[in-house]
Amino acid sequence: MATKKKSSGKLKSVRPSGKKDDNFFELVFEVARQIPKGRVTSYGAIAACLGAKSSSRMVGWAMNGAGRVKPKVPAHRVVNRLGILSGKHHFTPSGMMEKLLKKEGIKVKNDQVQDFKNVFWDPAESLRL
DNA sequence: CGCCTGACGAAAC
DNA sequence: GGTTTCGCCAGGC
Repeated sequence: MATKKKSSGKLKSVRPSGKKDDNFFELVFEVARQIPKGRVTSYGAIAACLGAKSSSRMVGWAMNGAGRVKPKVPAHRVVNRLGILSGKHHFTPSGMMEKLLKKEGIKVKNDQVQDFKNVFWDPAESLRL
């Protein structure tokens, strides 16, 4: 076998529309799906629940595919640790995230979740990992 | 193959 | 207490 490997570029990609065996990504999606209505959680909380609290960024990246996996992942229920809708710019339209949250009973003001700690849902506690 | 970017987080300043 | 930097890992160019 000697140096086979890819010459230039990885043939991995995010696998658009279908297939998603990425363990880490899948875990993030699964946890996100468990978020009860009217509740929100943070990227770091999910990451910590998975044992990768330092990789909170990867959680955000994982959410990048949230809208393309099935069943759909309520990424709008995931905000940053400050309760700010950090990912609203990735939704279409951008205000949909806030709209969905309000519709579920979550108060949002100025792109920020009000009473955040009150609606905060900790996967580590609910899932008891 | 290296550099930069990125939906975070915590620490340093 | 706001701003900046590092860490973390993956992917795009």
